[in-house]
Amino acid sequence: MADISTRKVNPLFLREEELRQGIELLFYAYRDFTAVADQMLEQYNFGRAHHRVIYFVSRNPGITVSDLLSILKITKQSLSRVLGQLVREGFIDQRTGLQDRRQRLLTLTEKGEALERELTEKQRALIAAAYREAGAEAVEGFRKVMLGMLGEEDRQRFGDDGPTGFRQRAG
Amino acid sequence: MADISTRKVNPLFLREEELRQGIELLFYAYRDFTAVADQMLEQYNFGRAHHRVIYFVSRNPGITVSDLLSILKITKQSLSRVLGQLVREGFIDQRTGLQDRRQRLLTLTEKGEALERELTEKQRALIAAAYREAGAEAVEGFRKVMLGMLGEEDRQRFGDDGPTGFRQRAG
DNA sequence: TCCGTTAAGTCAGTTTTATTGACATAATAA
DNA sequence: TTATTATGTCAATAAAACTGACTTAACGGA
Repeated sequence: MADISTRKVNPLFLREEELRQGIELLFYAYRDFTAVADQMLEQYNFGRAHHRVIYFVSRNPGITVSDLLSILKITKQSLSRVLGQLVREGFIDQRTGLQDRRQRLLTLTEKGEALERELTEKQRALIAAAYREAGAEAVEGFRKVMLGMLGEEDRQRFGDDGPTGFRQRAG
Repeated sequence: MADISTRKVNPLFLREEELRQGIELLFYAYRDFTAVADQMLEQYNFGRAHHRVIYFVSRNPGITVSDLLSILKITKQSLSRVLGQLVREGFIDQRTGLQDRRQRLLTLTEKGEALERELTEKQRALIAAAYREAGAEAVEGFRKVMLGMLGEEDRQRFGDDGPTGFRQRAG
């Protein structure tokens, strides 16, 4: 399985170069990818953190605060600042959980949905253009490689238990 | 070329889902990808910015400050803090340009090279594992899609004028 | 019912990483 | 000579995270 790295024939220069290109592709793509939404966020006086919260609440309606934290991997205090703003300004609703009333289930308001669409629009367009140019086969390869870089935990979210495996719907 | 978006047949649900998965793959992969180096950076009291500077100087020995700025897309003042530290602590050398003596050409010292290898090692391993799992064909697809997301400017760096198109070597 | 644990939130202080704006120096190039 | 460029610096500020300590309310098992 991993014998390649132990071959006598040596892990050639091209392989090293290939890997470095991979590193850089990831850097550049992510940089540009976030940049297209940043412009729009400024108009609302929001930052990337707000975008991520809006995005993942959109993807997982009814998600709990702790599940959101485990996606974002930031502290409760960091989330609090951002989430508090979004709730106060009417982009996100909090409902008390029915089974467990300690939980605050998060959903986007209509206003929040509208902002989410606006924010993700350019990112979708960027990816859509890249997918279209590259073709279906390349897209399959892209997904394979990207999935391979994720930990088991994250990889499961791309399985068959819903978009990210955190969705709750119920409330 | 772009007629797809204007089709009457409507841009189906699956397409939307596919794009959203792309967005998330990029988010998770980048998050994990940076995390593996962050651990090590802490030991040196450095942050991601230091890593990026070390990385791109390593890739482009003799790069000028302004070219480095145009890769990183941060302000001169932000770079200054990080670069100054790296120079003072002996990871990066500055030489005055020969043709243009206003320029400061940046190269890694041996100490800097060592740190670079150490830092990038885990990232390379992560990508290598993903490449190996996914197979050569998938890797080609990955590269196609990622390149498609870059602006023309960045895309050229992956052409045939050296690794990133900024390398200078001379000094 | 009592009690330890969990989910969520808050207060206070700090750190990292970036920003804008203004300005300085030296070298290049028209 | 003079405008421009490459680099660097001072000062103030902002964004987004952090640590640590603590509170409130609800759950759940003994």
